[in-house]
Amino acid sequence: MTDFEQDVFKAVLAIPFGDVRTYKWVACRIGRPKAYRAVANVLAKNPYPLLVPCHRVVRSDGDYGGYLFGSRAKKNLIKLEKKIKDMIK
DNA sequence: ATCATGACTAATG
DNA sequence: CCATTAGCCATGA
Repeated sequence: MTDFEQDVFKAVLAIPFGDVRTYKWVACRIGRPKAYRAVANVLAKNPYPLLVPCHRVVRSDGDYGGYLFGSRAKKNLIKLEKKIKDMIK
């Protein structure tokens, strides 16, 4: 695994439950504001599917972006997490 | 070193 | 939602 991937996962893992961040946000987080595309690339190949909350990473334009199981599932997961979050609160 | 490939971004229809 | 245009970057061939 490359250093870049490590940084990406580290950033994604840091996203709190029920919260969402953009690819751009992750890119900035790892100190490469312009590598948002490469970030998406990493998640696309995601060596650890399901170990990383990649569903919490969405597009900057408000769209949900892609997902291993389809953007629909991604949307549902995000909604579900928010729901659970409110349920506890 | 060059080229193609994306779960991207921003702007425009 | 779709499509295009241009810019962007790590990765693998």
